Amino acid sequence: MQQDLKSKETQDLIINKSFELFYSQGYNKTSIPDIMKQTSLSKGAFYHHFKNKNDIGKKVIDGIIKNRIYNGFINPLKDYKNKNIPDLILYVFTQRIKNYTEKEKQLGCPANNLINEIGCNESDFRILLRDLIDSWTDTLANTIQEGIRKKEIHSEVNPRALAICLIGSFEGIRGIRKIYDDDIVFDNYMIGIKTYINNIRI
Amino acid sequence: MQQDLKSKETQDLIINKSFELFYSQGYNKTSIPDIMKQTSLSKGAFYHHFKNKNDIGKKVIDGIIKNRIYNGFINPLKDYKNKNIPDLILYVFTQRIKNYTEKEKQLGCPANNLINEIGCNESDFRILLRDLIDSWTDTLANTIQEGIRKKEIHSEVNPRALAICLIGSFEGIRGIRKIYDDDIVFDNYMIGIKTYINNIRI
DNA sequence: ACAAAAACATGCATATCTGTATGTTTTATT
DNA sequence: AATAAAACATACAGATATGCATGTTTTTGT
Repeated sequence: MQQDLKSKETQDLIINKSFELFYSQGYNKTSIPDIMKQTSLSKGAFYHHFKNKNDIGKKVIDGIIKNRIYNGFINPLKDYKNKNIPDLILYVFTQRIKNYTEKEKQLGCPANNLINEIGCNESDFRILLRDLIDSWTDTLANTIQEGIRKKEIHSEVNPRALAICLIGSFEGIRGIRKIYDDDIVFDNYMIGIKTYINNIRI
Repeated sequence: MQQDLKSKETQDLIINKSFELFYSQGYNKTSIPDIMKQTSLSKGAFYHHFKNKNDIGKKVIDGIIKNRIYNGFINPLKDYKNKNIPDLILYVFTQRIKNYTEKEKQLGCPANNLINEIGCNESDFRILLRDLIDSWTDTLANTIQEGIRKKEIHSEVNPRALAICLIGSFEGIRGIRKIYDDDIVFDNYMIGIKTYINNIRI
């Protein structure tokens, strides 16, 4: 029993350090020795707990990146009772940006980084990342649909179209921000989506 | 004189093959032997013409990626005389997508891929990519401003905000498309920005 | 307390990368 | 035609990667 705990602890350590390195320097740039230097464990420990780099990659997506998106973006959208939907959407997409640390501004979105670095090459990652974006799109479209039902959003709005546009613009902007040193891009983005949301609001 | 031509031809060959590999498998995944296998030249030839991988990276951005963005997105926006500006913008951002090859759909945008893979790490690339996005934003904002002047776009619209939102959403969507096998994401995106543009149109 | 298994370390075989040093061939100059 | 320089090839040194095989230590079940 205690062994299971120790094993899980070690695996979590390796997954966390892997995430940090994938996030800060990219997946392909990161080697297994790189990761294990951060854990102060040996390479033997890595290959005892994981099959190979692809394996740890999948576990980073499923164990960390997924949770970040759920906590930050998907779950808050599900909690729409007694709330004005356009306000909620605007809040979710802007409040997060306002609270990003300097590191998060520089490094962008971990999911989007992975999508763009290896989205088309690693089939396993594709599936996991696609499921994640699907869940996000479904939830957001559902919230928008609810806004239409409550007559807070114009009925001509296509929920899935709006959903993917919001997600796409958010991810795109987080990428573009990576090459700048100031927040002008974020500020202008927030002005832009405010205009968009206000224009579809009833 | 003939030597200069030969030299330029070889350099162009190396730059083109490098672009193909960076585009299809990523910058970090691509090695110099990888590139030279494609050219059927030796590694000696590479190091004769280029300093190192960073050097070829910069030349790929400046010699190929930049031109693609200019030809596809920046220059068409400059040609707005006798055109309805909202229509022109919509056209530029949707027509390209409709004409993408299967490969371009799978691999996304070369500039966005680079931004997300190494935008925050390679300082030289950052500057080049930032200049490119700056030019794009400036040109688009200018076109939008012209639309406001011609009373085709509501005067409350913030040109730079709209510009970065359009660019961001476009790049974000091209990234997201990479993890899908169909065009639903693109189709929904086109519906979404049409709604946006039509809502700011006079 | 002891055997078995899990957790982890070490070492090695193999491959590959970068970058340079040193060749050979082609082109340009006089 | 001969010399110099550029274009390109070959060879090598040093670093680093992956992944396995084989150790050692710790934990677990009996």
